Amino acid sequence: MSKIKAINNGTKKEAIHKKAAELFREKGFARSSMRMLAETMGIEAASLYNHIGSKSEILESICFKIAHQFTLHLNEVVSKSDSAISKLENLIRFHIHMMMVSYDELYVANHEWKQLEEPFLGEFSNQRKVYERGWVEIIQQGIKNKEIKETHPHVAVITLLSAVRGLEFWKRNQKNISIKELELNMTDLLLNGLIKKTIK
Amino acid sequence: MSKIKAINNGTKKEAIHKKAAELFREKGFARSSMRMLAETMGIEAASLYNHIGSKSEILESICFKIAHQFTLHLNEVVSKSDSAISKLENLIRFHIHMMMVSYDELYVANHEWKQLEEPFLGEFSNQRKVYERGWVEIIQQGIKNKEIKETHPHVAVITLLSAVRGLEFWKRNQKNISIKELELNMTDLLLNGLIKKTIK
DNA sequence: AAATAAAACTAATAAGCGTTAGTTTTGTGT
DNA sequence: ACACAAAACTAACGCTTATTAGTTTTATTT
Repeated sequence: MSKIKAINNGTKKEAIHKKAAELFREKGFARSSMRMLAETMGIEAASLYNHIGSKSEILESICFKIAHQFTLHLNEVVSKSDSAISKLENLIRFHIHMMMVSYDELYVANHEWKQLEEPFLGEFSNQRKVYERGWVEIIQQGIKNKEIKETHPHVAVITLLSAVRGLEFWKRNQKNISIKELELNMTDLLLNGLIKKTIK
Repeated sequence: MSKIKAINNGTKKEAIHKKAAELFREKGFARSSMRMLAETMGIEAASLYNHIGSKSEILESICFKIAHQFTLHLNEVVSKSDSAISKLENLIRFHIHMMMVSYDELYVANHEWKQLEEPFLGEFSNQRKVYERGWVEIIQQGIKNKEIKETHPHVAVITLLSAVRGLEFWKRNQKNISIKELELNMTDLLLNGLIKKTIK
């Protein structure tokens, strides 16, 4: 029956993608072989091809699934009528959230997207640029509204995006710090800075 | 004569390392072949081995040369009797400086160090941890001195270090912004935050 | 001009890669 | 019990990889 087939294919394929994300994060895409991946699934390498198309197809799926989620969330945030600062806070919190629930996939998308082949490389790179531009526009809006200090929007965006990418290390080292604490510390640090303000 | 030989070997070896850093940054270590590297040098792949020991030896040299420079500078900063804030500023500026003068090598060290083999992988990872601990201690000192707000030192360090790593993008995109401007924007952003303070 | 050593070359090796073809096992619906 | 299809298997393919061995060219010193 075709229905059952579809369901089985789907779940098995997803299981492979999940394991692949783990493997790619650990070893890197280029150093992960289909034989390694097969071993973690308990089957032979050739058997993988009953479920997936190719090695690069897996990377494509991982990268674009992540990109899609961030793009969706950005559009949602942009369409709201919040202040620029609360929009940024919303975005930062979403990055933290994603790092919690899709660590492997997000890590792989961040580190291995350069190994995509055309036309996927160009498409992904473009989506990234569009995403960054969304952040830039929010900051520009915030500067206009006098919420945000006069600063170079691009530098600010790069700084913020890079900072949230650093959450990888937190996950890696498994520090004894809760998510709530992490969110509070990081957003405060980025929005208010490190220096202690003397109360006037 | 042995003297001339040493000099020639040295410079040629360095030239190979330089080209390798460029190639590894562009393509990634795993996707860079010795044949590609040889082609950029205008010789055959096998001829490289008259000057270098192995492919991984090149990666090791690049990574540890960078790590050594950061470690040296940290020790220098720590031994000074400046305030915690100016120590941090000093460190941040050094990262910016390094990104300018050793872009390829720094990029490779940041992105490809995981492809080192033991025992180099462990050694590098350890040096990284020691470096991070240095930052943490400065921040702890700053909190004690009431220079820095009460915050989780590890989160702060991760945020700062990740942010300066984001300078890669600046170099990559070659935005029309000067180094001076960049340094000012970024240090201000990290130390004072994004939010405009109302003057009381 | 002869000697010497550095550095290039050609050719080959063994290992690992992603992937395909063809075949057999496994499990479910009739 | 039979049929059918999903999903495993074995075996092999062509290709690329880093690296080595052995040889020849190039350039410098005596």
